Amino acid sequence: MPKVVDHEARRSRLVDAVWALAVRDGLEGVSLRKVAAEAGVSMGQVQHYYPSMEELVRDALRRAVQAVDARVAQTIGAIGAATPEDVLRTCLRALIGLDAEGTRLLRFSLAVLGRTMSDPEMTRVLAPPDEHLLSFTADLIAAARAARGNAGDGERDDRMEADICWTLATALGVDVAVGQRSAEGAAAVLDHHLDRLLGG
Amino acid sequence: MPKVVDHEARRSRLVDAVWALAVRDGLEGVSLRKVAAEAGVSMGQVQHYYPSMEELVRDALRRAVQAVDARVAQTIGAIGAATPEDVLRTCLRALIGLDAEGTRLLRFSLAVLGRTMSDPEMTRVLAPPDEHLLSFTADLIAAARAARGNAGDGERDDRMEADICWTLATALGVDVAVGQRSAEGAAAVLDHHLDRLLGG
DNA sequence: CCGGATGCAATGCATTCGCATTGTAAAAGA
DNA sequence: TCTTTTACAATGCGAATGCATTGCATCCGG
Repeated sequence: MPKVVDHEARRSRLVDAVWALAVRDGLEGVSLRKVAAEAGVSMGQVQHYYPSMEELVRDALRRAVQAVDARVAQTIGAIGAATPEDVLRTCLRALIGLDAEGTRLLRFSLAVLGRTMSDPEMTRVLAPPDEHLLSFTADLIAAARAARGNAGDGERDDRMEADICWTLATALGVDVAVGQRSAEGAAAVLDHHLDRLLGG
Repeated sequence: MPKVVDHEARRSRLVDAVWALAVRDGLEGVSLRKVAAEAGVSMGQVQHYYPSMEELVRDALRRAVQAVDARVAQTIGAIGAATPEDVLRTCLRALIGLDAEGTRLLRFSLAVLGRTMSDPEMTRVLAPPDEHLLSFTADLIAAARAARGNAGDGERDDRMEADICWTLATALGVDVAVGQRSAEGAAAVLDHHLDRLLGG
């Protein structure tokens, strides 16, 4: 059998290099040679793990989305016991309060989106909030409204409000990531929306 | 003096070619030679009007944003006399009801944004709604609320709601442009938001 | 201990790129 | 008519790219 190495570590390292290069020079500045140099390995190794440039970028995107999701999930998990409204606010704020690394990942995802909009297989990775998350959020909204003594307008209503919340929060997060909005300003906008949504 | 030609027509034609190529093959597939071929002219002409690739893309972006704005403005101007609520709905819907050409332009703008997020001079073109538009929208919201018999919560409130409206509408428009949302679905979301905003 | 499978390094190759350079045809003043 | 300026057209060049190929070192089952 062959030499035994940590394949996961190798791939992770290469993908890290892709992220760094893409954020620094733009996605156009990512080449096999530069990735190899940035990761401090030979170009042969890059080719060994990723037979083509496309697969390298594809995996880099997969891992970036995954990492962002993990950060959001971690933020949510760290709340513990709290009111539904607190949970809701924290969930949505997670997207606009990303740290430097999270911002890098979001920027990278944006760059890939811009490059491969015509590729349906790629855009599937950048899918909008899934059914599960929307239902979860809708329940939060209903509970938070109830806690404030406001009656909701039904399940369909809550689901659509949840959709609006995530769409807005994502857009605000993107604005922050590209520097067109301050984190504080985005948070204020989000808070305002939630205040009105939950009944003032 | 020299040969007399329609410079504007030349540039417009070249920029059109850039849009077509970028939407078809992605921004990475845009090269001086391909632009020349797509426009049906020689490569020398491209160089004559745009000394570098960067300037070509920059002008293409400028014109794309300008064209999208013009379409929105045209939609707004075509309303004529109507209730403030109608005007408001029409304005915001303009972003998600773009025709095929408008969608192409929006896609192109997205691609450029993804490529040059680190370039502040480029991102300035893709600026969020300006002060004037926000004030105009805030007034519309206040008027529409009044027409429904609801009192607003003050000017600051209206401005922030206007901000939210444009942010949401833009995000929905992007979702539609990249194919992650149907135009009807986006319109329904927007209508729902406006219904709740203006008081139900 | 050894043969084959594996992980990688190095290099070569055809293509494509942006841009510079050079040449030329046309048209408005002189 | 001659000159000068403009608007291209054509070609060339060095650099960079993705990918294929080749060679070698390593390590484990037999």
